[in-house]
Amino acid sequence: MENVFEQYIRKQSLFTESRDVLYPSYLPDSLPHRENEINRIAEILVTALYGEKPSNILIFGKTGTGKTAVVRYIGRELMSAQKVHGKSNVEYLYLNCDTVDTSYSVLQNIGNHFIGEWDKKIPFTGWPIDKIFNTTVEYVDRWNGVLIVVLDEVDKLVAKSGDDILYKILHMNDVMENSRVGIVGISNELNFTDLLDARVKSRLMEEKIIFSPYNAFQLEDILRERAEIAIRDGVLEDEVIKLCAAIAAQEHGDARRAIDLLRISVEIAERDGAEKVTEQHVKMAKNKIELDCIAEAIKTLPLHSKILLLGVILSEEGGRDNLTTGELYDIYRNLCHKISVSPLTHRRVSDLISDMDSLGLINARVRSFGRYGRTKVIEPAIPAYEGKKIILEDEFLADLKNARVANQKKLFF
DNA sequence: TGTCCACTGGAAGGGAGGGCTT
DNA sequence: AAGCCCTCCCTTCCAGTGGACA
Repeated sequence: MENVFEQYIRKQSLFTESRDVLYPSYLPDSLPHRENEINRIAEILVTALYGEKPSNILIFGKTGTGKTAVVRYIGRELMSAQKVHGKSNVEYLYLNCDTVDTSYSVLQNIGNHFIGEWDKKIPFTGWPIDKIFNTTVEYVDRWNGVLIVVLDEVDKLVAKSGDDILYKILHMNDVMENSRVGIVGISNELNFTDLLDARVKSRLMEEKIIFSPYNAFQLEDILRERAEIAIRDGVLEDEVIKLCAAIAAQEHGDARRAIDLLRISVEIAERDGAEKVTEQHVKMAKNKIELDCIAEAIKTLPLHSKILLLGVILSEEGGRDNLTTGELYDIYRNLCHKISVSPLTHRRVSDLISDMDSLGLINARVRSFGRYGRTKVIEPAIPAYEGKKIILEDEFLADLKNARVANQKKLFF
């Protein structure tokens, strides 16, 4: 009998060897339809090569409009220009505030980037803020150059930790003698500057650049360029790229989404043993992406949020509508009781509900019932069957497999 | 028009878990 | 070991609120 892998090895892949081009993390040599933005930013940052602090820049745009790609692209170009023309030290430090989301960790990352051979490494927690600030200033100043700090998703940082950190980075320039720091902030939210102190705002917004969403034609160009490199000739049916672009354009012109869609369509076709990628594969890919997103979001939820989400789903399965916070809390307490977990307080649960709302797992609208109070009305935003299945994969919750919620206000389990 | 319900969401603070300094 | 400081998760307290109802 032949080896089980033979049948797959024999078959020629639909991808070329450069499949990684179809991952959003890949940074291409050119970014179509972003030439203006690139030139604008380059024009501003070029002063760094002369050893002077460039203006701070704030970049706005929805997800998948190429903000991060452009900024990384500029970083690569800047560093290679510096090797040829640079009259002084230039460093380009990219931080994603999704993970680096406190004043402490931002300063820690900057400081440790310039750590000398004999210096003490700044620990990820433990030091008082002013100490970490002074240490970071010392390291950066000693290095003697122009630092450009890119704060991707800076709106998240500010929402979570306030604008103190931005003030601190700006303030570094007042206390350093040799080095300079410029900020490039990237935000999904246009109105995030409302959260900023007026002084911080004006200094941070010296330059403001808005990335508008790609339209379907632009997405097509992007996809075509990448498909040419990553997918073998003649594999894509004519309409495939158009459809991927159209779907992504509907979802506010998200290029990342378009690229994922194309790659997964080809993967599905390949697994099917098809010779060509068809519209049908794209539709299957669209479903798969949606489900994967949901599954990932649910799996990473904390235990109590999972219980709450299960409560929302069970409630809907039980045929109940207009589920309120108070009712959900009762259901939740019963579920907790069933698996011997002590329930959180009402207040905390209210926050967890809001969190899941912003994750898009549930819809929670504040609604007033007049005399009967004001509360959130909650419904699941995900398919019940799949959602439940994923939640019950958690071993702590296995005992809730048969839990039910009646459509009357009375509960039975 | 005022009342009152069932919350919402801000503020403050506790304490566990991480780390450093002395 | 004791004393700090940090973040994260959570509780406690409470002022504020939209709109049906009397």
